[in-house]
Amino acid sequence: MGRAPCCDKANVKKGPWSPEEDRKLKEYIHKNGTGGNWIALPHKAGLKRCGKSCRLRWLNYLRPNIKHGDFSDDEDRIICNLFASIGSRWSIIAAQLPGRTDNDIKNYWNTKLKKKLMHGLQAPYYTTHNHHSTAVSAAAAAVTSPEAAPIMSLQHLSFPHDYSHLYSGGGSFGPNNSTTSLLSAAASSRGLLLNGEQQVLRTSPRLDSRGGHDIYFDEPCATTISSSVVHGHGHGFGAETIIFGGFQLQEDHHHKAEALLLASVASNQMDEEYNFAASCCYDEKAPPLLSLTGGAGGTSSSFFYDSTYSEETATATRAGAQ
DNA sequence: AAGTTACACAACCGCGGACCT
DNA sequence: CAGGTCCGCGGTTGTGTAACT
Repeated sequence: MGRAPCCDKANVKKGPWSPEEDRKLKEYIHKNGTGGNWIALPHKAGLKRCGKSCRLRWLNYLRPNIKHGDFSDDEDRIICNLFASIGSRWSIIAAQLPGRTDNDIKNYWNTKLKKKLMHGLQAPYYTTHNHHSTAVSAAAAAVTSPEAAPIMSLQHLSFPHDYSHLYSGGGSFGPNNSTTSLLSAAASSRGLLLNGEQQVLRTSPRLDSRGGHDIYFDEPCATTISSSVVHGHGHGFGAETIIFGGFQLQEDHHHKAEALLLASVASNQMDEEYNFAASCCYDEKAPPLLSLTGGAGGTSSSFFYDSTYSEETATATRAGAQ
């Protein structure tokens, strides 16, 4: 029944690896590979280590082409965007960053990047007036203070299980099963996928069964929280930084409020193909929550819009939190 | 110079799903 | 199918070291 025990816990060494242990592990794996069995590996390699420990040491440190330290701005951006989309799923994030390990990214996020973002959020991260809300950077929102989170209801969208009901509608997942492709598939199944080859202006299916907003796409344009402005349309963008798009409530001819999805695009990506995926998260009891994920040239950004947000509710929530 | 604190990162722990018998 | 282990993941802890007092 079952398999042999993992290892003799009393007889395994713990703690930092010595250069000699590193050498043994490297040599063994170079000669024989892992053999698909980490439990047996340490004994065969002459190491008094648990198989788990060997696996971790190999994957996080000894494996070829591992990069350590000095994350680039691009890497920062990718980590932020993915964290915003899928939360702390480090292995998936690491899959998008060649040479980086999940452990490395996790440590980097916990020790540096999170603080960096928090620092950047000292200025208000949302603006609003009566019929106009801007989106926030979801990565930044995900690390804001607990009292801020309920204001934007972003916690409902920060983790993948909240999207689970969207995955069932069809569409095809991308080859790496990334969250972006999951979202794209979800959005596609609802006829919401927008890319540079399609008509820019589309009317989406009605997302709020209770007669709420209709949502439609228009030319990427307008507001940002990073003080940059997107101009142009189709394939032509000009922007110096990541543009944080969002949603605008607008009045149409029938005086019905509609949400206009604004676009985002990464810097220096002019004339490159871009694509976005949008999705709506809602249930019977709550107003719709909307998200946008997209980008160009392999980058992506994620944005969220909480239709319940207003200056009044925000003020009330802040007051309640104090 | 010694002690303390903060920080970075390596390593461990525990859990859940996959897999084996 | 049940009961057990294995594997991979994310959260947490431990350790070394730089910065500060």
